[in-house]
Amino acid sequence: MTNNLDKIFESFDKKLIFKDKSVLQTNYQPKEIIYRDEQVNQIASILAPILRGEKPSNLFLYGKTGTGKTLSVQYVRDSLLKRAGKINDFHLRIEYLNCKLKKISDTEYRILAELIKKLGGSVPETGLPTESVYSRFIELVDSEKQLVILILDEIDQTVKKISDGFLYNLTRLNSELSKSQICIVGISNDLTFLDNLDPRVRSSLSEEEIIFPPYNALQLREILKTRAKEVFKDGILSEGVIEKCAAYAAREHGDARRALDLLRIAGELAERDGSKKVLLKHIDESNSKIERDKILDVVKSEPKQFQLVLYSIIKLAQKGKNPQTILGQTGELNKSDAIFTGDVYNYYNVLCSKYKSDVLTQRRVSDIIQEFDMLGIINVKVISKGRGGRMREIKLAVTSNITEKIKEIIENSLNYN
DNA sequence: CGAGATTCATGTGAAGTATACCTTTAGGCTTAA
DNA sequence: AAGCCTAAAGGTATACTTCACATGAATCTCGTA
Repeated sequence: MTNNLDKIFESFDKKLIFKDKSVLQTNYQPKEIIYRDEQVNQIASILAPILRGEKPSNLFLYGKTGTGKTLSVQYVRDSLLKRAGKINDFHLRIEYLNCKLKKISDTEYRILAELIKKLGGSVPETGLPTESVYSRFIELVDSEKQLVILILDEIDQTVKKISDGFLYNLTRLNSELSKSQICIVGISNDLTFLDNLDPRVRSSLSEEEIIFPPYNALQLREILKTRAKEVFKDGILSEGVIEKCAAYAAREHGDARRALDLLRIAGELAERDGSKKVLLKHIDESNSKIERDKILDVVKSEPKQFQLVLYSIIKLAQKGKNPQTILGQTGELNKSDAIFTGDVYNYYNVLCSKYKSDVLTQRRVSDIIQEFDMLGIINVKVISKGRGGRMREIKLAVTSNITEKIKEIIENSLNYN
């Protein structure tokens, strides 16, 4: 036993595969950003006035995930902060906030709370009127003479959940400030995001816009190569590994983060295998592992009622392929694979009594189903069956082996309670 | 046969409720002069 | 008398419920050819 463990640790000790894994981690800041010179320069020149103590234009960046938006902004941010010491009497703060993080993104209140926390203040989790959270925020910013740049990553997520009133408030925050000024840098993955915005918000939020085009396979390959040089020992990557990573990622609209994750996980898998090289098959495994982990994380952090609903959907989806009675509930079966809201709700009710859980109303379940759609775990289409009524047609949006994993997780967490 | 009315089962919006948590205020207790 | 702690009062956000109305195509109705 001990012997066995020793062997495992030993193989990790020797660093057979990795030289410096941190280079592939998502928060790693490379020394230079290739293929993004233009954008970086633009950002820098737009934000540069801040060094003279003037408020720069609000800035809006958009492009698909993993096109280097966050990276570029942070790069500029770092170099700005480095020079910040030379500004007289102005205190410069640049805060980065990713709005997508689950616990933050839900409400306007929580985002503000998070911003305040970043600025060194504190607010209770709940209980305060949103209005007074605003004033606290203003107070905090205005407490000393400073220029604040707020970088809001993935705001599209937020606006989808809340209204764009939040952004409107933010953009006109400056009028409330006497000593300080705020500049907003918005980052969005959704290219159509701006179109759906209130025109007033749009014009003030995106005084300047920069578009980040996706990387193509060639560029991805270069990026991977540069990083791989620092990460892996020589000769560890077998022929074509980089190319394959690049190809996978290029298929996913040129997502560089994806490509790097892919490579890192593949390396870890190889390490775990005790393999001396990273092989092509590791990339494949890596690809499905990433996919799986992403969804599983989401499911895991979902509250109980959500899990029950999802569980119902999964069960029903599987029944569809293999028709048996649905616990004698409806007595009738759907002949097709399609699942409808009513079916889910019925089955959900059964599950609730089985697990002695509270039963939510159909109204609420309807909303929950919609949220799962937004998360991309299921696909939903509202259809009308004429006289047969109107309902959502629900389909699972994940492959069956992930479905099994989800089922496992939910079963576990349900049995615990 | 076809236009318009009907119908079903749920979508969707608004308003209301329960819960958890926050601040403020007032009263009681302790402490120090 | 001043200071501190505690409990009650008053307020809000959030998750959920209730109520009421909106949807939209299959189906029905009925007038017309």
